[in-house]
Amino acid sequence: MEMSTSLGSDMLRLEKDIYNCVGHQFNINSPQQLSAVLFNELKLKPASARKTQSGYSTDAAILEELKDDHPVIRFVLEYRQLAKLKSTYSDALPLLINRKTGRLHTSFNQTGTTTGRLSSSQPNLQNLPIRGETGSKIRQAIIAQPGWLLLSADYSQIDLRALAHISQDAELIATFQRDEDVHTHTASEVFGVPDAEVTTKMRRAAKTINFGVIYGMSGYGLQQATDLTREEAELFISTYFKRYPGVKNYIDNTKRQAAALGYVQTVLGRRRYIPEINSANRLAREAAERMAINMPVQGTSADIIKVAMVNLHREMARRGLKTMMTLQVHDELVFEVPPAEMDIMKLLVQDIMPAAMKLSVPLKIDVKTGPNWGEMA
DNA sequence: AACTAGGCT
DNA sequence: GTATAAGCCTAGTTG
Repeated sequence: MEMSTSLGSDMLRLEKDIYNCVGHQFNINSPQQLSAVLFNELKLKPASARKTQSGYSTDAAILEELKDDHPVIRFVLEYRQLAKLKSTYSDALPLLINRKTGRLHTSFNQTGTTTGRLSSSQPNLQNLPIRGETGSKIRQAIIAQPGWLLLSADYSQIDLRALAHISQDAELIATFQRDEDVHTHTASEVFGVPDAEVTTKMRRAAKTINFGVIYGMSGYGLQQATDLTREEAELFISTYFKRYPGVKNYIDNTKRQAAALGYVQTVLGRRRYIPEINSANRLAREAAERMAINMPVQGTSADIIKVAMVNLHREMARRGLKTMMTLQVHDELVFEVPPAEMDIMKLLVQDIMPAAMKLSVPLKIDVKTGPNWGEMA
């Protein structure tokens, strides 16, 4: 395809640049060979030194730290990005187009995850690129059948709303009841300034911690993910928990309950057993604790969208609509819609998705339409 | 088959 | 002293 060839020529250019920088050819796709080139030949020293079982890691986080130390680094980062998009999407997807239908069909696996999410395979259509110019181009290849349109409806901040409900944290609940920007408000709470004075940097840090909380992030993790120092990161987290004591309680109570019962569960009672929660091995136990913290949140979001899918399908059938529910991406549903049904489908998703579950905070969706998955408005 | 890396929510 | 952010799927390399 066109895109593959343009990706291919960009990669060839980068390949030459990389060999020129280094002085010889090698397999850039081999982490082992790349590691030898960067750390043995060029003597580069990553700030956070080692990693991986077999040697020095060359993953993107490490290369980012080395960006200014040697010109080859930027070429490698760009090469890696294009290589991923080409091999996983641009080259692979066309081969999976069904001969009879002329279309791409994924498998949605209903029992493959520990939290209750769906997964998607052959191809995975839940991880199509969305960032960057090339990423967007790939998504634009996902189109509705001739004459039809795509409609996408995604839940706004569903995990944080689930967390607000589960934890019953007063501040988090109030934020969503007032329909405020949750990251901006967290920044305001943690930095002690009015919402209107929150800067882009402050909001970005708050966004990282809002997601980090759901995953049981540590001070170290926050430091790695931001440009904060270790001390700033620790202070940031402890301040967050002072402002959101309900969230802190949720984390402590969930760990305790998981240890006592051996499992955690979602709002609808979906369980995940976590035997490692009482492991004598601290690393294994702490990993188990993070799973315990995350599962009720991620799993409740999965419960919500599954209820919405059933309710929507039932209503679409009752009305005899031709619209097809085509994709689910954890907090998003994508429909293929005949133009004549677009107005009613917008009303239906707006009616049914937010009502899927009654929580302590409102559920909200954003709706977009367009000719393909990359250009929706 | 294991490992590394990286795409998404 | 060591590791440190949840859940997935796929591709390329290595042995």
